[in-house]
Amino acid sequence: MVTLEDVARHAGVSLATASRVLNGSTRQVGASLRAKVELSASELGYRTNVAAQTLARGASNVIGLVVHDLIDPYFAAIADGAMRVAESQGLMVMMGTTHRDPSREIAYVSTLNAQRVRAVLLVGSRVADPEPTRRLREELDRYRETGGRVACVGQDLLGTDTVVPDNRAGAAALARALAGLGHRKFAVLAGPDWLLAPRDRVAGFVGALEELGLPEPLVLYGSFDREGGYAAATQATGVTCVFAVTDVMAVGALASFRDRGVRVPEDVSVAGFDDIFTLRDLVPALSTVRLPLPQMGARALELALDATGEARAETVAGEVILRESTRALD
Amino acid sequence: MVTLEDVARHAGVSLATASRVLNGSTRQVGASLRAKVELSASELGYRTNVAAQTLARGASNVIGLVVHDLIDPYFAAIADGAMRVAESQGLMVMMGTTHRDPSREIAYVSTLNAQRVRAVLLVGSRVADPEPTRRLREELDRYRETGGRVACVGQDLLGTDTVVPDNRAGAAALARALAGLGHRKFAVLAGPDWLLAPRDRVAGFVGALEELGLPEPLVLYGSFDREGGYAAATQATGVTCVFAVTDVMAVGALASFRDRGVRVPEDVSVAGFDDIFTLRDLVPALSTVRLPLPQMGARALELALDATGEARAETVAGEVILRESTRALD
DNA sequence: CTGTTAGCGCCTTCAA
DNA sequence: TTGAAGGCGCTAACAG
Repeated sequence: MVTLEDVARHAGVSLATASRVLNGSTRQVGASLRAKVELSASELGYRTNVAAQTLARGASNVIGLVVHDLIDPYFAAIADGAMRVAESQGLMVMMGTTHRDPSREIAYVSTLNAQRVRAVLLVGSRVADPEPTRRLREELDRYRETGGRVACVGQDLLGTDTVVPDNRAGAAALARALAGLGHRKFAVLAGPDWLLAPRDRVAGFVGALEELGLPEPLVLYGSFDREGGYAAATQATGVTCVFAVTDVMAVGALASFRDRGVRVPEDVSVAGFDDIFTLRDLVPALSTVRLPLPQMGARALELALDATGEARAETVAGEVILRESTRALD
Repeated sequence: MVTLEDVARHAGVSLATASRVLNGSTRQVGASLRAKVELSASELGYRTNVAAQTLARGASNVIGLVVHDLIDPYFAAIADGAMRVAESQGLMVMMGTTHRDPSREIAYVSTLNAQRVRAVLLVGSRVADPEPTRRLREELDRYRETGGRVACVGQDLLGTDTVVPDNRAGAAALARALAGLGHRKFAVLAGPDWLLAPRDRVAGFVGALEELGLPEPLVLYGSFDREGGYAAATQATGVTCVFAVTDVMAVGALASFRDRGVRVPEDVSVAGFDDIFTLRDLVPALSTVRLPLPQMGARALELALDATGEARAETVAGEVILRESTRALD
């Protein structure tokens, strides 16, 4: 293993000089020595030992990114946005997937703290249970006490910089749009009650219907994935319109209706939430509430990186997009 | 920042003892001292400094994962498989996305080498141009000289352990299956010619048709994404069946046909390759060649981790799956 | 079982 | 501009 010292010796300069030319110090080094060092480094095949550098500097060039599930296009899109920012800043990304287990999220924060990463990004809905949230917050506090920066995409519950999708308002706007199409009898395919994002979306949707003086929708619970949407949709009878709290669940609902010969939108309208990328290829195209996913990930990392004193929460509005899966009632 | 020394002092033991209890040594420590150390560590909020640990041990607990594009379900699925293995082994994952730029791939290997990661996984098609491949190989050699482990998912061109999807055979089998449906006039939506995976798939498909004594297909080139498939499909006229070299391109082709009022499979049959997860929700369901994506990622990491002397190449067969997007000709 | 003591490779004052 | 030297926090002999 070639070390800086080897390079310095080979080039006939001091360790300090070699360090200055190879590892971006602001200090100046004479042209001839600089050339010597660079030549030696390349001849010897020197590669910086980042661990040593991190130890000596007390700061790393890595950020941590924790998402629920990489396969889910929602998280992939957000992660992609964040990674582009990281790349542009010369930062490496350490990624963890929790598969929606809050304790894994806490464990990752602890590990990333041990890695002394520059910043941690937590992407995904918080949970309703205050206990894991409290423990996560403790872990984050410990990290921040020693200079760690944190940002979230989701609910603003951790005292960190947060990019907050406006789930309530988005769902409410969608409800009004669907009501505007003439729908009166709705079903809501809700995610698990212990996740906050689906809760907010349900609340926003139900609240808006109430304000409009429409009957309460049928609320059906299911897991927060395609299968959950599929299962819940089988019970969505006697309604003209179904709102699934995520596109992924809506996709499951579409499959369910398809398998049972229920036509969308002729027999029932369906809408989702998020506007994940893969949606454009569904038939019928799915109505949804569009969230600027990559930008949200990018913005969250920017917030984390540009440290200010107090935590900022930036709300992101969702835009209702009506496509073919919803139709106006006669 | 709390260090091991702080903990040791607080617990009234030596640095070595504290290290032994907190950072998984095989050495034994008496129960009472062990308890003291653990208590002190938790009271003080101690977090291992992984950089220091890595430096002292000369080995890290991180692996590198380099993919072309996270948004692409193909890579997301493979990455997911690899990450599950990493998690199960207590390894963190440092991830990089190249967006199909070979030079970025080389740069990532260099960076991951500097990070002294335990292993590097390179996922994605190699390129036809031997020059970047040679440079990448050089960079990999440098990494391996100092104990780095490497594995690839793709073509076996780098002298590493490799999980090789059998693109030729899979495409050939698909060609035979489609010919068995009565098709004679084919178009192939080929990816860019400089990527090897699409090349092999085209070659396998064309070769099989030739063996069957069928006319040469119309080969249309396009970019290796949805848009490429869309664009190429607009020129696929006068054929009864279209083979897109990836599902993602096939999805683009479906969109193209849909937009132009060409019915699938009534007017034209369409097939893809990979069997990405999102395929199940397309209408019509897409015929394809199934690859066990997550298992491929998982297996590649296993290969990299369990170091043997020589490089192994494991071929993965694709399974032809005929669904609704292809129909038998009368 | 426990403590002492060299490093691991690099950065960064401080002097020259 | 260049060099000398003391850490950064932890591990792993080695000694007791």
